[in-house]
Amino acid sequence: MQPLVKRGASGYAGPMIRRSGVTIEDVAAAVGVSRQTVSRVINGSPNVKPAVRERIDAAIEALGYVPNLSARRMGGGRSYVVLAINDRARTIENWQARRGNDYVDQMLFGGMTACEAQGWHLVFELVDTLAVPARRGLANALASLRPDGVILTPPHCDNPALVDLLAERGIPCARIGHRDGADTVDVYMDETGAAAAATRHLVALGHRRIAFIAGAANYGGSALRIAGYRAALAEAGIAEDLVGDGDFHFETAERVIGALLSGDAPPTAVIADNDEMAFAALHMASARGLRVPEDLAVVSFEDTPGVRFAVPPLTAIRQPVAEMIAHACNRLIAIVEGKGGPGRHEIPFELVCRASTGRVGD
Amino acid sequence: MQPLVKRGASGYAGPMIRRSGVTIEDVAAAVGVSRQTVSRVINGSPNVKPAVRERIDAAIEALGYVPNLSARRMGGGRSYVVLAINDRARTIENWQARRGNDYVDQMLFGGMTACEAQGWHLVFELVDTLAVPARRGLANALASLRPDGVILTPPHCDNPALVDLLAERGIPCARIGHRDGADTVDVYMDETGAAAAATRHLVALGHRRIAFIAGAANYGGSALRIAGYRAALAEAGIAEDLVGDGDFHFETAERVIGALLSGDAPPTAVIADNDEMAFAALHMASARGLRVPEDLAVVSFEDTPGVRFAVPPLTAIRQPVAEMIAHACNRLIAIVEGKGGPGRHEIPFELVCRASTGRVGD
DNA sequence: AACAGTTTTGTGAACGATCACAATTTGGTA
DNA sequence: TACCAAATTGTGATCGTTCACAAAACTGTT
Repeated sequence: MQPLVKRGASGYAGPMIRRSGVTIEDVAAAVGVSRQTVSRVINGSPNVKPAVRERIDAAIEALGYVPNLSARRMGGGRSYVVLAINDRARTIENWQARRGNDYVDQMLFGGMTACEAQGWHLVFELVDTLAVPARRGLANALASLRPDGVILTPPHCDNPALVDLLAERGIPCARIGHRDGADTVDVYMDETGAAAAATRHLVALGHRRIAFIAGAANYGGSALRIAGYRAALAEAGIAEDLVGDGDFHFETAERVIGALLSGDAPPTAVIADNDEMAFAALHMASARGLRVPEDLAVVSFEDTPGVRFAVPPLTAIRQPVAEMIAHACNRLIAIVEGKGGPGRHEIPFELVCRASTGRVGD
Repeated sequence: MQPLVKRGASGYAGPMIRRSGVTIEDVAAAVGVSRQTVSRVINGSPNVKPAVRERIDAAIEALGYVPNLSARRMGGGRSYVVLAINDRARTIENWQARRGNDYVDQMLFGGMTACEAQGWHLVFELVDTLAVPARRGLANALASLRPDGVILTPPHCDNPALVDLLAERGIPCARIGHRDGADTVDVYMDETGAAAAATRHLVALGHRRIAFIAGAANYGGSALRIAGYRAALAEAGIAEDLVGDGDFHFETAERVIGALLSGDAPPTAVIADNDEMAFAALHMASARGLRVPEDLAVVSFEDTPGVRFAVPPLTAIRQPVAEMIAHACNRLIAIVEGKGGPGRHEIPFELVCRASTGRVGD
């Protein structure tokens, strides 16, 4: 193989180690056109003769040319980077508690797949929660990476300091779990409808005393879900609701569920606001000698991988995180390319029925 | 707020929209030094007068200057990017099977934390498995992103085409789960020792008939674990081993474990090569009316978040994925900075004892 | 055949940093 | 005080691409 050497443009006479691989100039030289014409082909400009375009495409293929992202950025064009912001404190906390983070896995899968399909890249960054450090952290990431679009996940999606900063800089922004859509791309799922669907599923199975274990009073999603749960109860003519206050964690949920089961009229079914609390329901049932689903049916919100292997496997509302992130990436890329703007996008949820509510199988 | 305008260096007279925020020139102008002196401060060059350095640091802080990564790369310096390669087929398969991927979550956490602590960035890319597309995919990613270091995860870590490509380009490379260390940074855990520890734990609890459900015959890790399991059995004077051939999945594992339990001398303990197969053991025990851990003890290899919530919670060998990736990032960054080179690094595993082997609690 | 308008192609400047090298300042010694 | 070496600072070139603008090559119409 021939060594990668190249002469500089200046008077410098010696051989120069080429710092990188094939450049746009190499392609241009191979075809006998200017670099700008090659650039036009790469960027899909319409004003290139078909015959020339073909020869350039062939040369790109033959030489294995791939544009240098940094140079493209420097040239004043796009960065072809979508930046996804996660909360630092929450990420580290989850980690230290060995709680895992299926959300991140789904983000990576959904976002990366969507971005790479269009030749883009997804980069993650951790940013602190509090307003001032958050703004600072995002500003640093923007300065350093110069992304063309930014995805804000909870809780950052509700932080006006970040949304404003992006608006000032003119960087399109997508918010996951936010449902406004005035100035940003808001991608969310129908929390209310999902809770209603879970409730209706239990009603259809004959349950009348259905409890809902909420994750957090101040978490918007929980409130919407409670509303859906209540609406479905009302629909079925069930007057009494049974809402327990949890905190998304196992221990509290165990206590709350235990209290409900010890009450005057214990529930025959429980909807938990996330998987960890649903597992608490299984443990509690086991501790009280209750059979699942015969004595207590359990439905969860989240559907992390482990619920398939619970004894019994859990019926759950699947949060379409990967789909939401993929959609957000696609919308952001479209905006950068001049098609489309801000808006609301509801991604469908899925009620996955498994044995914990009576259906056998899966 | 004053509009971000700037004049070009040429004869162009009109105001120019500044494409980005604060630049190194702004800092230099504010302090009254040249851009190169500011660059020296940013990059920790020793030859800057302390007084000047202080004034520059203050200006950087005051202006909120953060270097533009693309420009740094173009300047001929580093990219400050570590690229982590994952297998595309495996990632998509895991996704479609709704199997989740705690590995990715751990990579992201461990790698990002390590990188950002040193002002670096971690970028993920999916690359196909087969040798030719894999080389091509990596070459594209290298051309596009120009990372300063690359992390190969299984199965790419064992692909010589990729290792060679990186060697040709002079890009330092870390391999996770590989244990050679001659030319690359190899970071792995002691699979043999972990399997031995799991086995000894069961022996200490009085078990003599201990089965090992292997994941895959052609997977290097499984072979090492079987060796550790056998060594620990020999150590305890147990002649007969019980190795079942699984495929890391639930259904096969159920069948294999069922066959072992129906044998002449059924095991009283099972070590599964991953969590999914350990869950199969739990299900099988439940189906046969066996109590865990009294009639059948279960140990798993992997320790994904869900195992804490199994009934009963699973004792498991925790794979230190986050720590391995963090270590890989740190070693790669060190190499780029001229300190250190290739080598082997064993990251300690952990045996997390939970109720599935008899210990109460957790 | 000449013209105007459109399509296609090419050229120099710019992006924001680092590198290589040159110029200047500083400090110690004769 | 003068001089040399070391420490500190500055200048022009460069990386690979796109932008803005100019030039050239095609159209179709008169």
